[in-house]
Amino acid sequence: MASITIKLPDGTPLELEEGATGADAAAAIGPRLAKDALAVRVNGEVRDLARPLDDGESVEILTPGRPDSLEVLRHDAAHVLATAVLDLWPGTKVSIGPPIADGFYYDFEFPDGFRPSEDDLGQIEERMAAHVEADEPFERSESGVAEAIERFRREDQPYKVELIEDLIRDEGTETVSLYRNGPFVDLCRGPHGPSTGRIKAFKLNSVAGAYWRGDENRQMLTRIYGTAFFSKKELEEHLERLEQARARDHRRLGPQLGLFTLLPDAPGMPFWLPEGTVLLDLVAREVRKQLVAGGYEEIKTPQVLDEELWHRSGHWDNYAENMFFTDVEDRRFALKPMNCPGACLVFGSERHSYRDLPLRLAEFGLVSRNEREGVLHGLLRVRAFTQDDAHVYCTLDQIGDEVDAICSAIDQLYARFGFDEVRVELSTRPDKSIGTDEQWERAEEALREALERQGREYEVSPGEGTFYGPKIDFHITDALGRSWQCGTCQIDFQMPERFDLTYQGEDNAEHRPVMIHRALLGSMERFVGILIEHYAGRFPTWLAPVQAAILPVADRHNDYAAGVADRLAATGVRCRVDDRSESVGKKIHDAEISKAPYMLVVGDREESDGAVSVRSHGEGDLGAEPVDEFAARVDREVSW
RNA sequence: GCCGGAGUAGCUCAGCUGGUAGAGCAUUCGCCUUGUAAGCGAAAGGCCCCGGGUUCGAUCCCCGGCUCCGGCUCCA
Repeated sequence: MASITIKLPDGTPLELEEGATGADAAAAIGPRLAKDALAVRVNGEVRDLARPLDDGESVEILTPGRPDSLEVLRHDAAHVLATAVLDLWPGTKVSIGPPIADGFYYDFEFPDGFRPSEDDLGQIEERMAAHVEADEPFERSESGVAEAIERFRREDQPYKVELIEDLIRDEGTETVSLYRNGPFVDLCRGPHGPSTGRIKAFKLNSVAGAYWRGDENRQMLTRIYGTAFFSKKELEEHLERLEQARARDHRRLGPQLGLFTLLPDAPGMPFWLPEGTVLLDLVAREVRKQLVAGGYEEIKTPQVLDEELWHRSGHWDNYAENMFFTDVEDRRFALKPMNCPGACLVFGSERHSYRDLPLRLAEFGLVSRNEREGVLHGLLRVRAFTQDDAHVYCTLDQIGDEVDAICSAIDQLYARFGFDEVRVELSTRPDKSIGTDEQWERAEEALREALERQGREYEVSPGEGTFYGPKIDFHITDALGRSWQCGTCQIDFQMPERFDLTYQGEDNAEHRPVMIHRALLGSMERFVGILIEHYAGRFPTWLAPVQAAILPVADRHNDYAAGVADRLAATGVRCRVDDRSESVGKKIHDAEISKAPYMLVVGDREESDGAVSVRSHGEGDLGAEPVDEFAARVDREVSW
């Protein structure tokens, strides 16, 4: 009998009979593995257990907990979802159902214009549970494309037909794979687990509209989102995480902590409350430290500029639909959606020498963009926000040093806010672009060299640059592991051209400067939104709008409390006295909820000792200490 | 913009497919003068999102609008 030899992940060879499958391999290794096995990775590609292995292949048995096994399980769950939906609403047209980051979805077109709501998820889950209970095997088969099209035509599944037709056209596909589980047969690349019984824990989360192929001109389908895990425990932990994320939601915490509020009177434009304004200012101060260190000068340019300017800058052609316009007497103006044209006007308003370069103009510029209403989201997607923007005018040769400086400013600034994990992405020339090949090459090279010089890891996104130049984007990862794009650094040859910006060179001739657009945090308001969620509203002492809540035990201690507040304020501690006629317990309760880092209880004992009793948010009672000592404690914690 | 859901006191929400409304917190006013996570009592607070329609009668049902929430290329 012929045999084959495969290689296991630890390098050991395993001899199997010819035609042996992944399942056979698992069984040959051990019964426990055979039972746990879900799929198999062959030379890096995940496959069904039932497919035969070939001689010499590297084989890894995928079990729960291994990378990619969860994707297989969730893909299985998506099929079971479709099975359940077809049970309940025969005639439903199915489209696609992939696994995604936190679960899976499946997009359907329900018959007769019916659209299920979230109330219907329960009965779908029940049907799914029945199929899981029945432990139906996933069976793979192959079919010629003509036959497959015929099949899905017969079943009145036009989306599947379209998918196959596209595969034929785009990839020259001749055979497609089909997967059966119970009564349901789906066009599917796979892979799948052995049977539906493996889906031990699943839940349907929500229903939403989604366009067929993401194209808003095409049919709107109904998407059902769900998630699945190998165990009930993992599912519960996942739901717990979602709950935590909800509790951290800046849209909930913002108004609750008195930071900002969102009102229907100005959709997408937050109102900043006193403590939120303090927070914004503290963030701006950190940015300004970087401006000073980096040799930037700060400017302010107008909010509203003549429409003509936007024609000149190219925004009117490329950005008009996102701009707000306003008529004043006979002139048409636009609210600025970006700060760069203003900065260019400043640069162009006087003659410059090569000795001035690099000229670094920073602006905390409030920009207004008419975002489509449906995409507005708290502070994260708004219609008006402040960019910590800057434009550096320099020579081609100076780009490298400037980029280096910008990168290190970003590192320092992010570290200050507790974001140590920074992901860097280099985006190169898109198909549609302006400028010469040489300019692009030099700019991309300058960015690449700067990143290499710093020994940074970075991803390249080919063709994702702006139309005027390549860029580097900086992404941070928050406490819940979510990624946010914040900083950006873009090389621009075009704007100086359009605004005819020049400097006088050493050779006495006029030269064109290069312009670098750069933002460290991006949107100040959005960054504060990210901070709120990152810290769950429990800001570190240096960033807390109120660092110490002073809590008099009884009304007779209010004067002493006010005195303490004055002394602390004089040393720079931000504090607030709670002089209501409430019990200490109540005041502590409220202060804890406001998440102030320190509470200072003052009563008879403290008054006679010139002290405060310190309670820390989180740590509890720390005992009494003199007022100056507490001020020193805060100072120690805040200084850097 | 599109699909689904929601809109009731300042906030969080109850309110039987029809008879013009309730709780907790917050607010104000009393009382209490408090020692490390909610003291007691009272009052005040409502165009039940807006506009139409159905009805003897609409917070509730129907239509339109506004605002908010979840989504809308992670592609067999």
